[in-house]
Amino acid sequence: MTLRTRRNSTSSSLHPKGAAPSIDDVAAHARVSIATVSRVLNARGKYSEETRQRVLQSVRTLDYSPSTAARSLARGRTHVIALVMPTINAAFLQPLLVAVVEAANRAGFDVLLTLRPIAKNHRPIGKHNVDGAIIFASSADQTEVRRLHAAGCPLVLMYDVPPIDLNLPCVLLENRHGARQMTEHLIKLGRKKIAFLRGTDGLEDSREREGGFRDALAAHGMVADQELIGAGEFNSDATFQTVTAWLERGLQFDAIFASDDDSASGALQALANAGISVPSSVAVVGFDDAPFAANLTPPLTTVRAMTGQVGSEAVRLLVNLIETGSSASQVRLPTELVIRRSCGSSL
Amino acid sequence: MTLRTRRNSTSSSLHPKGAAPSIDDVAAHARVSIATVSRVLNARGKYSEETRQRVLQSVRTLDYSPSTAARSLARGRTHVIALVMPTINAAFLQPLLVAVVEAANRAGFDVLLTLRPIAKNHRPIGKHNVDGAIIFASSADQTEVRRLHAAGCPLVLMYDVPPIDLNLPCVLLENRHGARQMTEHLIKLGRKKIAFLRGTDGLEDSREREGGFRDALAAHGMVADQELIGAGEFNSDATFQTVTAWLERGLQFDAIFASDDDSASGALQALANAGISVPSSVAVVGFDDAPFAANLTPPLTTVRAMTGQVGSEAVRLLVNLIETGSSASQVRLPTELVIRRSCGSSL
DNA sequence: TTGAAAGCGCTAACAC
DNA sequence: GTGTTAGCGCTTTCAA
Repeated sequence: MTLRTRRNSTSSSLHPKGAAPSIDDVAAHARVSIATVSRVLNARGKYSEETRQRVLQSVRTLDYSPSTAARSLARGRTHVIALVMPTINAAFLQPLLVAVVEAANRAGFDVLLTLRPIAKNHRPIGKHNVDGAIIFASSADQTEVRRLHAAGCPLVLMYDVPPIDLNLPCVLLENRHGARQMTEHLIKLGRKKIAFLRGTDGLEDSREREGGFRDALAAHGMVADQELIGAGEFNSDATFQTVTAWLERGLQFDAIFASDDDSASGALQALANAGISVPSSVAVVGFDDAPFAANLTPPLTTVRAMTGQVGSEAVRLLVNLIETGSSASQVRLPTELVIRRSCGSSL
Repeated sequence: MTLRTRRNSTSSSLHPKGAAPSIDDVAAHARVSIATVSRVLNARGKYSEETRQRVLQSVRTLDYSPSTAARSLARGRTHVIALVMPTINAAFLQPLLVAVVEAANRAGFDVLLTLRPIAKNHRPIGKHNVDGAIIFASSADQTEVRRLHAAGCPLVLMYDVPPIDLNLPCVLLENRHGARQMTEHLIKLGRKKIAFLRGTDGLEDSREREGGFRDALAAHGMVADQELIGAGEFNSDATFQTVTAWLERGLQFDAIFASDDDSASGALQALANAGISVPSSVAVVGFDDAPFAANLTPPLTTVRAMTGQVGSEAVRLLVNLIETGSSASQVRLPTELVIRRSCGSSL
């Protein structure tokens, strides 16, 4: 016979302000052991249907919900993944974030949002804190990635390749192909002098998109005019400056391929400012198909990047890694041209 | 004398794949008890400087980081707050989110991101899971808010007032004042027929902004034309439709006040589509000063809402509530006119 | 100033 | 099918 419950369940079941019911309360209320409550709640092991009903009923009446802390401690799993993002306002981050959270929730994981750079994270990402982490390109530095990986924390990269010696799963875009297609579309439309606005230095997306741009030119016997390869930084202010400067210097061009939609919007603005009409004088195209792209004036032709899928794929890879210990090493998501008005039709 | 450590610290300190060091390992390594390690790490109680150094050194060599699960369980606090957001793509959510996470981290809390609606949350927000929650207007329904509150979960609302009988702290904007000022600015500029694009039904922000708009008209002896009060839904597609319909019906107006910047962008597009020039024929203004507002064509005049501050205030209130059990009941953040080009200058 | 030990609320191995 | 119990890795009295 049970000598006594581990906790004074009389006072507990009274719910003295702030004391949430524990598994002991449920057990007492349902007149079973805590082991049985645990079994029912986790659908593990054996129990009679009648017991199940009683337990579930007690759970409902007490409005019991298990302590995740206790659960994590006992199971050695937190069912939380960290999402490490940069502190920037790029428009495509919102859909990405939504996709990650939804996919994670579907897979039974909560998402801890971490922003970098941060002075010092209150609680470092590490084993026993989260079950794994998804890292957005360049939001964590190599040192930290290595540390986490060395500590055995399952990691997945988004929009970036891992250091060659590291073999982390990552999800990427078909940047090169998309950029090449987009450039060829401009060429087909009759544009002869295409300017290019680079992305942020050091990012895989930047490299690959520029690569695709150059591929297309080369394939058509054109060469990139170095003067017309400008700073973009994935950011509208930077491109506004760049394009404005080009205009002031009197450079000639009939199209601008911006590395992302944010930069495209800055270019659009610089052009509008100078009274240059888009697309009749200059075509402008972007990359991503961010939420606002269709709302620009004129609506922006761009390369759709399936941002949401990047997020859900990352979650899939990570969950796989957590659950099975291994995972596909790289997935590349397709891109697709979205033709709107900013590129015009044939000249 | 200690009979034996609770765990085979020999194997532990070898870091057998995946076994993170525990407090026992640190204690063994530093030749002190786990109690002392705990004291040093939490800067609680007494210990000699020499002991402190030894412990800290062991922590470093073992790359130890405490298990949050164990800590939470022992302390009864998780140091995690939930952020409940809607699954929408409003542009101002991004800065809001960043602000919340940064403020929370500064205060020593991690942020669990929860999106609504969600089929069924894997782990319900509730006591012992998070220390409190910040709820974005309308992202959680009243039933859930009441349940959480009844369960003793500290709650703060953003952009919404609590049900009258509930007394939850909330952070709001000076919507009414801001909208009134904006409207008066349009009137001063000589606009006579000002259309209004409503926000989403049922939201406090919608009500208050419309209120401010009407206040201004009334103060100037003007009346709102019911035909020119249209659906906005805080969303560019809706306003695109609304404005397009107005145009097709031949309604006359010389200004549009959109309830937020997203809706303003839809209005801008509808106008551009119809070949109506902004601001010379129709002025367009918005609310929020979302990141893209300055990049629209023409740059959007709007009411700056200090979105980031809403987030950090919400965190401040919540942390206060968690720590002291009570908190200011309502804070209203000021707004400010941002005059750009979409409203034109005097007619 | 330090150590021993009793929880915190669960899960899971083992006994019945 | 159900109960007992030993942890999970911490914090925190209470002794020493």
